[in-house]
Amino acid sequence: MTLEIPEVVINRLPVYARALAQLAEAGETVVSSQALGEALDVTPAQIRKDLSYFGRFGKQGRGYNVPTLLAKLREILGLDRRWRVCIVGVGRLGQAIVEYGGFEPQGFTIMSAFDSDSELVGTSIADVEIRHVDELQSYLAETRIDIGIVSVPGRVAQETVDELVKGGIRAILNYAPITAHVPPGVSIRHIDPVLAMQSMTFYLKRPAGVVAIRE
Amino acid sequence: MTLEIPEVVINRLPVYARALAQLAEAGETVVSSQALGEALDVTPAQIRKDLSYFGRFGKQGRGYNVPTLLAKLREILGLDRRWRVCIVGVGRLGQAIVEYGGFEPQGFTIMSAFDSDSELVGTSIADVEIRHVDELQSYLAETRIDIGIVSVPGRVAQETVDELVKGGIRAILNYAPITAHVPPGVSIRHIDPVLAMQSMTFYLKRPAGVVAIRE
DNA sequence: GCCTGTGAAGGATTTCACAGCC
DNA sequence: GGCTGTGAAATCCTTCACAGGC
Repeated sequence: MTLEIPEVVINRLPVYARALAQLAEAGETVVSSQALGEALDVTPAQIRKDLSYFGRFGKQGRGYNVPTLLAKLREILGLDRRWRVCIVGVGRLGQAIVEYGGFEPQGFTIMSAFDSDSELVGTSIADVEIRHVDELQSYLAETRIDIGIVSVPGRVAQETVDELVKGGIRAILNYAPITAHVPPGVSIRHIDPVLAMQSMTFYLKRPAGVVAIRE
Repeated sequence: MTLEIPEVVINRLPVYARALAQLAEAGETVVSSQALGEALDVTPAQIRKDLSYFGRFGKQGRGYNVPTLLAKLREILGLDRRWRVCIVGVGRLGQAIVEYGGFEPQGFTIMSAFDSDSELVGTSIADVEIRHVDELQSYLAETRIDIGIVSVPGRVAQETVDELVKGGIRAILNYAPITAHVPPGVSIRHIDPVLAMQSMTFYLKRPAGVVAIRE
């Protein structure tokens, strides 16, 4: 019996893991799908179904053991080890990403940065050395990197993605304002705060609480 | 005949608009759903169906007029005017958001910033004056603000969201690493690059190209 | 001949509801 | 009594396929 796990399910697991980590920190030892669902605005059935793709982690009548379930999720997601990241594009945005300290404590280490501006090459940001993009292939050939972050201007973002893929990278976080393409077997996630805002203005235009209606 | 427009559709419209803007910039005047779909990794039928919720914008045998469709989408999304934004939390992340120049050219003006650190209050970042969060309610009462950005530590993020909602804000962009709750009629979008990475590591664990399988 | 707009079909995801167990 | 795990039902979303118009 072979079943594929829907991508939507995979995308929710980190959200569950984050909430469980917060519960663990607060000293909670058990949680029901009901309680977790309320914290996350998700139905309890959704949580149970999602988890059931991977095994049976709960106890009837009790709920889930927080540290155990968290450890399980971390293992499933591959968060029980460190991942090595490089970033291409160290303009204003790229610098902010490197300086943003949020990746390191979650197991993602920014190993190196690349830019095409030779003024920047040789300097460092937050202890990360900046290299020239021309060296990207040779660098990737000799250094294991798992994930690439793209923060170059949109105009050169697709070719940057292509370079990373060519160098063997199979996971890319794209901050550039384009829909970049990757071949099968490579994951990509797009982060664009402007798009997020633009989908909210649709609802802002309408009176509060009224959902889009058309006659 | 009344029909609701699915939120997934609304979320794709800004992506279409962005691509159309790029086509317009490149001087293209017409585009088919086929061509647009290839650029965006979306099926042509999806694009046509999405647009059909709002009207009939294409010409059979030709496709869509790029500037016209772009203008239509901008109107539908409310991007044909400027929106006023405030940000709460001006730590490292908040500063980067204010200094990031990507919102202004898209019609989003950061009018003001708030923080609880009195060291910061009174100073400015990129011409945006920083005020004390205690003044948030009175400020919102006298100044029209449409969208709030939350970039405070996770621990105080929900209360910050509550404050914004109390002040009448109906659209919130949340950068804090929690799932924040809002009442009906208020939109919220969560941006968390760590979650995006964590969903990719699931696939990294497995051999390239092979999707999750379970016996 | 090409391409849109759209009902209808198909597929995917979510929710229900309950047996089973603590 | 409370809560999980899960088939079945319901809902939601995507894709098909073709009539109609350029």
